[in-house]
Amino acid sequence: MTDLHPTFERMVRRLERRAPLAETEREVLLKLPHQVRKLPANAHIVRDGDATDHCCLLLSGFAHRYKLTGDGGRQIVSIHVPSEFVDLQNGFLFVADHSVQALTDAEGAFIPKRVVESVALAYPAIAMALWIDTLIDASIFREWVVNVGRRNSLAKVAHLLCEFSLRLEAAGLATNHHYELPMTQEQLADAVGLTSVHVNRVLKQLGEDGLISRNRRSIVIQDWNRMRQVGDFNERYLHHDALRAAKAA
Amino acid sequence: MTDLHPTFERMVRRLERRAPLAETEREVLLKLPHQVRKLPANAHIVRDGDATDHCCLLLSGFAHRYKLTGDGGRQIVSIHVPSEFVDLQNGFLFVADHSVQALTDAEGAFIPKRVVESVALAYPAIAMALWIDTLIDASIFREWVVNVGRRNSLAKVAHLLCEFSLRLEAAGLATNHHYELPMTQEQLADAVGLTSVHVNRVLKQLGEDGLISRNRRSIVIQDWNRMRQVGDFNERYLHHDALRAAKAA
DNA sequence: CGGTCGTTTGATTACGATCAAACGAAGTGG
DNA sequence: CCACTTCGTTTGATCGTAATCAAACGACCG
Repeated sequence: MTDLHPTFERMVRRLERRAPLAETEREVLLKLPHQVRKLPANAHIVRDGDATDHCCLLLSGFAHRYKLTGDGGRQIVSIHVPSEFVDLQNGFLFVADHSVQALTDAEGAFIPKRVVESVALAYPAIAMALWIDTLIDASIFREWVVNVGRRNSLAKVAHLLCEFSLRLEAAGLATNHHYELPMTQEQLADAVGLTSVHVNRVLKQLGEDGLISRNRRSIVIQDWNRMRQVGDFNERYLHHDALRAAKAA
Repeated sequence: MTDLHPTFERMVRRLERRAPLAETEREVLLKLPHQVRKLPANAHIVRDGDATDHCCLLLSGFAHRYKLTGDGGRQIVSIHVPSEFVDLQNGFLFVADHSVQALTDAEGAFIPKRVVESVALAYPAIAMALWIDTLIDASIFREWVVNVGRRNSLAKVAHLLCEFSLRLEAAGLATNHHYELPMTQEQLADAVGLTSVHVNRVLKQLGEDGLISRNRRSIVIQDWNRMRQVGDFNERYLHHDALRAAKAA
């Protein structure tokens, strides 16, 4: 449709880390027909209740999934970085059960659902790779259940900051646990199940304890080991090394 | 391996509700080689950190997934009823990132992971059906994030009781919102992120408000509509009618 | 019959919510 | 270029929900 966006290659590399792909399959993925669309901050990619007909690969910027409660509360259930598919989750369930929204200005590659489906049916290895990708999403959801359900406020926020650090690094958007936080404290609050006021106090506390330093949205995790401890963080759930682990077994 | 257990047919019917299967594919699923194993209450089916080599189809009884926090807290992240696969989630990620344990005495059909994988590669429609199955698991995880993150104690417990009612009915184990709760109040607490003491008070409250009646583990939801409201419950996330919705679209 | 596990109730505490207000940065228009 | 608005951050004071601590009770089991 348009020129190949470099993020497509990163996406293929990410999938390959978990499931082996043949050269043909790699080609098929790189040549997926799509339309690139600009997504201003806060634009909705999918809306709860929609019958979606496209899958969106995030090319740049950030996005988040969320659900609303009856009394107007919002819970963010995950964050997405470039090279991730943001609605394989909704894509094959016909009617979206949650919304996906751009956190920052972003770009997405929209691939017709029918194409993804026929590619998955024609190339079982691709199906497997995409399937595993959604399983990893699910693993992150599970960790988030634990985070909002059983950790105190300090641990919740620390855990989220740790997750960001690793995922942004994997996306090439952070080094040395230093990154630009792509969201407001209000959004952080909706991700960890606290209020923005309390998130602010926790961030202050983490700063005073020498675990992080920050100015505006720029975050540096000063003491990764203590931060991991405070946040009860174990990166295994991210499955960044899924294939390597399989080979070792 | 052994005689065909009737739950296999229920499993196939469940998968078909979401993705069409040809007669051959139905046959393949019914004839999956497996070993039936008795699982006494509290037996582990998968343990966090294990490199699993089998997938377990729950034939009878109940199971739950959970993760532990560093300070010994437990968070149950989902419950499973007969005819559900309890570790497709862990199965293709090589190293389990959470544990699955029998809630009650149960039976599981253990299918070698290699077989599931080769069947998925040989029959794309089966792969798609299993994939969708795991996507529905993921949808339930997301709803649980919302439940533990953004609802008050009354809504949390009411929501969980509503989910049970529909899932047990779908499994043929409840009628008219009347069912046997397969877990202790302590386990309920670990599912909704409260303490067992508080869960007890909430159950009492729900009883006093005329929303439920119970003796021992037997639950009757007396007023489904008000219960849905109190629990902020909308069954769409269960995707019990995924295929019908697709046809309507 | 004693023992264990789960349920129930009471008293007190504490963590995070809520309410309220000031401050700071970025953007807009006069 | 400065006044003004808006959005996000920060701080303070008070409140309320659920946690914690403690103990009794009831059911089931060996």
